[in-house]
Amino acid sequence: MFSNNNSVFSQLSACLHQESVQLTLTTSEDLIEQIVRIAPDMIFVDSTLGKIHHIRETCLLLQKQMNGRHIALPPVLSIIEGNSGQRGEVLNDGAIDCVNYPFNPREVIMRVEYTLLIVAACQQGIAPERVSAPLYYGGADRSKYNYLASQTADYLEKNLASHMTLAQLAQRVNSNRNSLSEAFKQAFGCTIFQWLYHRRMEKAAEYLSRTHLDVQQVAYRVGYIDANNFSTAFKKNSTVHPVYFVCKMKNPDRIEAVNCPDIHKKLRSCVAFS
DNA sequence: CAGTTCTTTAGGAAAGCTGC
DNA sequence: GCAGCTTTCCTAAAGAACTG
Repeated sequence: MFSNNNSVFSQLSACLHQESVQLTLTTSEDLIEQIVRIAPDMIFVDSTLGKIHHIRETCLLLQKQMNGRHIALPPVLSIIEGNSGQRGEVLNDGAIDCVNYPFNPREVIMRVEYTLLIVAACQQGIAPERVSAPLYYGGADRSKYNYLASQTADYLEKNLASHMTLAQLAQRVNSNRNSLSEAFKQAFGCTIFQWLYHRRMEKAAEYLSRTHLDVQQVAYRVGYIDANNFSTAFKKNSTVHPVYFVCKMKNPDRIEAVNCPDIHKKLRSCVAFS
């Protein structure tokens, strides 16, 4: 299933190696080995060689192999050419997400982590909505608009919890409200606040699954003043409430069904055991 | 009964869209 | 790049459900 294009994987490994991330990689073999170890069902497909149809075949095969297990998405992360327009195609074929080539280290980290998170959620029986990670500037086209958008994304990435209006944000990157909004949409295919919302939800899911922070603390860390609103936003994104998500991630045997009628009772008994 | 967490709703602020 | 209208989303508050 994996590409034999070692130069691509070596560069990907190098990107992962550049940042402090749980995956420590030196070669393409390491990359594959470690991803397989962490998420054994995850498939890494290189689509830069034009063999996109492999993803569809991979997904069909995986669905057969799942046989009886509830899994919403075949855990496939695809590598695509930055400006090739393959994104929609590979996502429609069943890939969870894709990494743009040439690689942007931050994008690679973000997308691998996001894919692993989705895999973990699926393995715990939580079936998130089919929402890909926010589009991320791949670094291939340094046009004025893309530069402005990537500069803004970098700033937002470092300040997920900050509260800024579009006008303030535009001022910070030496632009204006309309130009920035337009540039961001052209570069990422979504509005600034849609992008920000998805990044916040991904970060929140990460905090909830990897730390012992409570809902309020997580809400605050990803930029929500009110935990109630955070809970609403989280449910909109992942179909389950934060407490249920934590419960399901940490105590998968405690709850049988996602949409059980007496959810509160089950939730509390579950949390009490965690 | 107090405390916690989630749900629902209304109002207002801010962002998005569109035409110029 | 600006202005005006439309849409979206956040906040705050009240209440429900549940636990200890």
